[in-house]
Amino acid sequence: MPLDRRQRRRLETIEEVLDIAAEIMAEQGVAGLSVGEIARRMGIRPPSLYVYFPSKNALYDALFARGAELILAAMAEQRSDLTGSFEEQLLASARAFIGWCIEHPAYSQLLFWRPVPGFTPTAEAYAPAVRLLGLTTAWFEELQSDGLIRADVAVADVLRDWTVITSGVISQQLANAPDEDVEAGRYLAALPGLAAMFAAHYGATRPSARSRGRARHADQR
Amino acid sequence: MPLDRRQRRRLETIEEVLDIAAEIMAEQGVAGLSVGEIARRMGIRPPSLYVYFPSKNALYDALFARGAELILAAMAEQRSDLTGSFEEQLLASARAFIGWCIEHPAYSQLLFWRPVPGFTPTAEAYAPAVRLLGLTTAWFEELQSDGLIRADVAVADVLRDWTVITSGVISQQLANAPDEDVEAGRYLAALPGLAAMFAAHYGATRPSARSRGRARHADQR
DNA sequence: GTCTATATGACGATAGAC
DNA sequence: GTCTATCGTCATATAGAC
Repeated sequence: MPLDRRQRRRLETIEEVLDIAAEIMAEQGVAGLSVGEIARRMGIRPPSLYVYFPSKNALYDALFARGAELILAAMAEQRSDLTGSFEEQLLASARAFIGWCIEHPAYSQLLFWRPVPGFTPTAEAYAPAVRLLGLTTAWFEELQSDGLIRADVAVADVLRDWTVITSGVISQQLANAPDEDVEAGRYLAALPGLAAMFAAHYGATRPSARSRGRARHADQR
Repeated sequence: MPLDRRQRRRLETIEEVLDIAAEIMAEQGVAGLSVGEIARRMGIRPPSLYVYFPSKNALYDALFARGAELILAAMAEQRSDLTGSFEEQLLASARAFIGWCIEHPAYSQLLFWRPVPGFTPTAEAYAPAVRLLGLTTAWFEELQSDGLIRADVAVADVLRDWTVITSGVISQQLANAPDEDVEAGRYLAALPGLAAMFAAHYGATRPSARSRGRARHADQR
């Protein structure tokens, strides 16, 4: 069923509200978002916004969903390009992820910390994040089948440890040097060393017995 | 110069304000702290608090200083007890640190994230955090002198990588499972594996040439 | 010196007129 | 769908009681 003019217009307004809200969050921080400021920048009165969002938390929820979709899209796009050793793939993937977070610090705070008292994302808003976790799990499972990850470790543990490391880089970078860009990022600079350490620990040194014959170049050093 | 009755009474009141403020932060989150709520629980009017703190941010600053002092004290206390291999010392130290953070999530948010728009800690409030970093640096330097850390790596890099890992555990634990205690903490459970990985990468396998003859039991496996 | 009384302007949110 | 009017709460400021 096609959307009529009114529905389309409504969706456009909602997008505009979210654009401006994201802009304010980027300037003032997640908790600095104010309904009045959104209305001011849109040239309308605050109560008019309640036609589109029943509460400020509903607005945060929509922003959470949007951020999760954006990062899911960014990661899904480069997933197919991942080649090379375990270490190379880890590094490329984490660089994309952390790079996005550094470029979108406000979204990152909303997605990965809990800065708004009383706000918890709904299941719908969380869905893209779950899909991203699923994608990453599938990727690690494939790496193990291909013999790039040791066969004697649980994928869930490898994934948990890797997310700890990436979220540590993000957390340190955003908290201690929020104004550094991707090139300057002093904690992002730790990533190659950490990826090497991680690959040395969890990477397989030869194709495993379960390899399906399409293993990429494993780190054989 | 001893404090007279008035000054002592004033300091007691300030301590009471901070106690209650920390209590509210623990219940409502960092951003959920309200001056009015503090006054309500103390049985006074909000403006009275401005005798002790010139602004809400000054209050956050005092809380930041207090949290930093608390964690510095917790870490300094157990530092002298650290013995054993590099891996064992890493694990014991990080467990103490992360355990404190899990038990004091509100202080941790204030100390390690940036949840309050417009608030940046003053240099005085930051001082204990700097001292803690200094303590940890000295500890790592000692470990290197004792031959437990490879002689060919910079202590600053080892320290940066280790803080990335510990802050990753804290970040994941507080964001994804804030209600789990220290025993249940599913991300804290990743710590032994991560410490083993880290020690295998940066730990020395034999006492270095620079050992001062008081090396502890190095991991010789 | 310490607190109260009172006021200001911003906030999130609601009701109802048009 | 947007407005005005309004509510209660918030941080904050000032004046003055005791």
